[in-house]
Amino acid sequence: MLDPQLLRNNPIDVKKAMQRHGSDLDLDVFNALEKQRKDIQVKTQNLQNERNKSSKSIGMAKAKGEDIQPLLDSVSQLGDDLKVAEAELNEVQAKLQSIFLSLPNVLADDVPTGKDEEQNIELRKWGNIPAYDFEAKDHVDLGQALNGIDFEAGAKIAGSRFVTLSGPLARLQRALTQFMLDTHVDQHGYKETYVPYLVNKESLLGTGQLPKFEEDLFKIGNDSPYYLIPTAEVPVTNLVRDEIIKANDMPLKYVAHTPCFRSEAGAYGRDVRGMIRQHQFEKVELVQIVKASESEQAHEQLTQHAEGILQALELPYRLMLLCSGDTGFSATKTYDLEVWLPGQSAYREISSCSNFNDFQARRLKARWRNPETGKPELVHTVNGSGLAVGRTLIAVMENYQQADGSIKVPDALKPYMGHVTSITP
RNA sequence: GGAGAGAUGGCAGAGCGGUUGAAUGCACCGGUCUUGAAAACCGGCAUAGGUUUAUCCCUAUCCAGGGUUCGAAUCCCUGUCUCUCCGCCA
Repeated sequence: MLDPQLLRNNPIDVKKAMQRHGSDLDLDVFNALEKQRKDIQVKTQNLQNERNKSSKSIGMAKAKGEDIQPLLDSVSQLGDDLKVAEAELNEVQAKLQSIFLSLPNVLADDVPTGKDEEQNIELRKWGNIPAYDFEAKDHVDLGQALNGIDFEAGAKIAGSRFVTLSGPLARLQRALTQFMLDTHVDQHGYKETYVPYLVNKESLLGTGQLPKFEEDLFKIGNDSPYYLIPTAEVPVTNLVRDEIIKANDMPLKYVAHTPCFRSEAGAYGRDVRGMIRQHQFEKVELVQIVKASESEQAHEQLTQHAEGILQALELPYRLMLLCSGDTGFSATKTYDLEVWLPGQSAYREISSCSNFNDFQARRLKARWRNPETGKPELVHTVNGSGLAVGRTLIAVMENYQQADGSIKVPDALKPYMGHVTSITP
């Protein structure tokens, strides 16, 4: 959520910023609501003040043993007026609140303006694209030949966009997960966390998936529903909801491995082949909770931590700076890591690292106490995939494939694979 | 699933329906003292919103939502969560 003061003081600038982020703000509606809010709020507070004073004087009169009946008569109308005013105020504030919740974050200055992923900017490339003296297969063909990936079974058990893994490929996914967790914990200083995979509405409001993007989520139950997490960002970032963090504990760095569930409602027909886009996938997520002055640096650092995994696995990738149209709702700036997939002869997203500034923190009421002022200040949140495990599995399979259809095990993963060096049919 | 207890400031913990935003202790900040530190003593110390140049002032908030009342941290109802005991269970 944006700072309401920013919106009140610089509505025109905010409107421009919203348009850059693919949203719009109806200033006439907003200004009208704001004026209403002020009028009704002042009126309500005056009535409350009157009631409080009266009640106090009744209390004092009673204590002195005076007759309070005349005082009671004089406030008889007050209660009704106050109720009406409070109801009006609630209504206006609810409308304003829904406007605030629907506005995206203001983008960082260095985010290029653009419509979609075509306008993203490549910042750097790493690794060499492998040259094959045979025709490179994609993970679907490789996996089926190895008898380790079964889309039919996934479809039978659950439906489309589900998959089953078995044997060494299932283990390879687990090895990747372990390797990523160990690296981030042992080398990058993150704290491993285990979190719920079902969350409540408040958590999703906090990180910004709700109220706008409900159709992307799987929902369970009706009266007080649970949602399956679309990313570990939701439960992990919500660790600090309604908390005031001690200065000494900052920054907080969390890593969590979770399954992620996405309805992919808007993705009919996209990536229907293979396990690029599934309703359920594994991901290792990095989350940092930092001071405002440190979030830009943390964002760069976290991105490098994600890159470190790709480098350790020797997978070629490139780093993209997302343009305004491709940057998500809550983010102020996002880097995508795209891994090379020989089966598609294309770079595909394997990690998305974002700085949210105080946007999520304001919704979450996540603060730290600044010893210099003694006051709580909003934290900044930064997160990124480190990495999407399912897609990393694909990338390893396709980049490490051999002419005979076998897959070499990357050196970094051998300790996690019982020192097997190759997966063969 | 059954029975009971509870939820109050950063933490711990008081609080007969009436000048209680809330005692007290700890923590924290400033000061006195000290060669320095500790101790002791003095003072300060919730969050959000409105008004304001600022101070002041006003409003709301004692888990959440309703209700009773002129007035609710305090009484009533509902929900959530925590703890204890019993049962069940990976």
